Amino acid sequence: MIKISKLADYAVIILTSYVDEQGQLFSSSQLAQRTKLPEPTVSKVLKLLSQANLLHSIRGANGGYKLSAELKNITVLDVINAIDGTLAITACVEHANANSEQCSHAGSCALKGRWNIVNTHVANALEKVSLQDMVCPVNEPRTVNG
Amino acid sequence: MIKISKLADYAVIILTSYVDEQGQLFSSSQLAQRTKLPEPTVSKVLKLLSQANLLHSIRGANGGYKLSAELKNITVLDVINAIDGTLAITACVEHANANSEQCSHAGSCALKGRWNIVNTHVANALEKVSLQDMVCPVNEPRTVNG
DNA sequence: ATAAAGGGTACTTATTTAGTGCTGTATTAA
DNA sequence: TTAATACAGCACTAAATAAGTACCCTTTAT
Ligand code: FES
Ligand code: FES
Repeated sequence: MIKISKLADYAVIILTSYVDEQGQLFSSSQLAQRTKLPEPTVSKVLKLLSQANLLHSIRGANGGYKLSAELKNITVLDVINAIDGTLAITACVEHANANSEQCSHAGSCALKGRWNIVNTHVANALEKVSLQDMVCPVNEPRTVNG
Repeated sequence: MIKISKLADYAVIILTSYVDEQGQLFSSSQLAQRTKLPEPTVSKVLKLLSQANLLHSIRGANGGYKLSAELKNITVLDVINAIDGTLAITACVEHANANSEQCSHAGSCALKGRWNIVNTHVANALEKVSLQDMVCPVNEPRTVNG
């Protein structure tokens, strides 16, 4: 099944929780409370987001995390790249990126690296949606009963 | 990690192996040989493809599978749907499709079903690529050393 | 100095996916 | 009408991956 990892899902929830207080600083425990997600997991996600420079971290007492950019300038692809590493839809694409040994299906395969086409299409699709787009406008009917 | 399942990958390889003999009938063991994939796995994939009507199966001695449509009319999305079921990029989308209980993040989440947007974008992307597109043109330089 | 907060890494557990095996049914041909 | 071939369906096992947890280190404000 083609699925976005739970951690990436959490990451989107965490980042979008900044929506009305962009630029503000929150500690990992504050973010856990605000999103109602378990603190250790939130902490793990925050570390990854900070490594990818989607969040800027401030250490020490009264430290925390703040957005490095506005939500409208962060794409879903950015988040996935931050959490899961570079998008590689199949093992074949992964090999191509890593420039490592040949694809396991080798000579017998009619595709010969053509998965890259699909990978690019998916990446473009994920790049089209910003986190701001992901936030539900206040008065819009919800598509799910969450 | 967002990744296409191995079985779906196999399915694409199997289906594209028909490229120069579309309309022809092959048994599961023939297809296994042609693609150099393990027979039990090929057999499993073929059953799924046949259930999804991408292949038409003929039982009994001299039976086998043949394409239900031309490769140019089968999309990567069709294959993924056949193997993995309807595309649902996150648990949230899955709930929405199943019309089941609410998303686990419930009230605290700013998204409220907005993953559907991303799901649709990805589905569109996968629908743009046909299996014919996936086949490497004979004289085109390969992008991978497979 | 001490407490608060992030950084990094490694380990364990849970979940998912892939792979295998078995039994049944349809079809052909001797 | 029997034997052989080939697909159908289900259920089980094993392997791979992802998620969650724990621990210890570094930074900074008071
Ligand atoms: S899948 Fe990699 S070359 Fe065929
Ligand atoms: S992720 Fe489903 S409503 Fe928030």
